[in-house]
Amino acid sequence: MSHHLKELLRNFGLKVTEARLQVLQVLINSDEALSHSDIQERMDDAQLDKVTLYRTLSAFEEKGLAHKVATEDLNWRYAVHLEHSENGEPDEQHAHFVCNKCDRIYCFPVEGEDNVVTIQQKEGFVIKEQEIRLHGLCPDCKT
Amino acid sequence: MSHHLKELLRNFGLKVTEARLQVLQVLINSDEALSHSDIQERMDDAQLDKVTLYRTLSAFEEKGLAHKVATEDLNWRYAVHLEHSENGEPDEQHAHFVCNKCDRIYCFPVEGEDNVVTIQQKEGFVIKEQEIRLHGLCPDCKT
DNA sequence: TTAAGTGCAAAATCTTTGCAAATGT
DNA sequence: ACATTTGCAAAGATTTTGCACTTAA
Repeated sequence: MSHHLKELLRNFGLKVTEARLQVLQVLINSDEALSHSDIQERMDDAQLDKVTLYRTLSAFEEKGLAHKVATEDLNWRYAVHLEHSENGEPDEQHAHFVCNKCDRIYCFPVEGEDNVVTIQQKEGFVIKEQEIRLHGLCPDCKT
Repeated sequence: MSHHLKELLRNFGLKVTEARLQVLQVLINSDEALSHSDIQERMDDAQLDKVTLYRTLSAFEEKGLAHKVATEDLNWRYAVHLEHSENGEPDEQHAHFVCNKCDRIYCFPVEGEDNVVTIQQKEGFVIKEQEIRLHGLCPDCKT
């Protein structure tokens, strides 16, 4: 399994290092996008220097291993997108659920053409990607 | 017209001050959501202290005169939403266009029920609001 | 061996807080 | 006159940069 992670890093043109393995592990174990501090908290054993974490995350992002989303609390949250492995292209449509209370982000499945929004086209704008953001309460916060 | 602005501030329970009139003027004149620094740039004549600007924007936001959106460059952008004046409730659906190049945000019209996205409901999540984000190139950047 | 990644300290940003002076009602 | 708002300075928080040391290929 650590084997799997190493291969993944190599596939994205990243050198295999301890720091990257650990951060990748944390990201993969999570079903939600994680902020810088979320990740730090989940590495309580082998603490990384925060600068290294910043750089690790940018490296993931540049190579397309992870993507980042800006949240309502003005922090980047990172999530790995393994489906991108093939061509390096991002999906054309994302759906993210943002919890109003705890600010966590979850990726939601968007399946089928029916879900494409038909916004009135505005003259002069080139639309490349649609992102749907759902705001509300996540299971942990809804009670 | 300055008359109009004063009335607007009062309607939202805000004292009328020079700083607020100016910031409101700038926001209203714009068809896109503006960041803190965007606003500063557009007030080159009568410069406000930046702390005052922060506080002015929070005041607008708290009272519901403006709403803020987190952008891909990790800055808040503010826009006035005059339609909200009536009940203070935000719209249930927003559409924002985010330019990939210059990070500007434009509000897009969403008209009619047809445009509501039908995402597969996930167990345990309470969805309160849908926001649609379109990413691409704005007229200024598309060439 | 050699280019890339890491950690520390320090700089640069960005945002918030405290408080005295100024302003609006 | 009194509560709010403003501006300045200074504190906090977050992110980036520089550079010597270490590590992966």
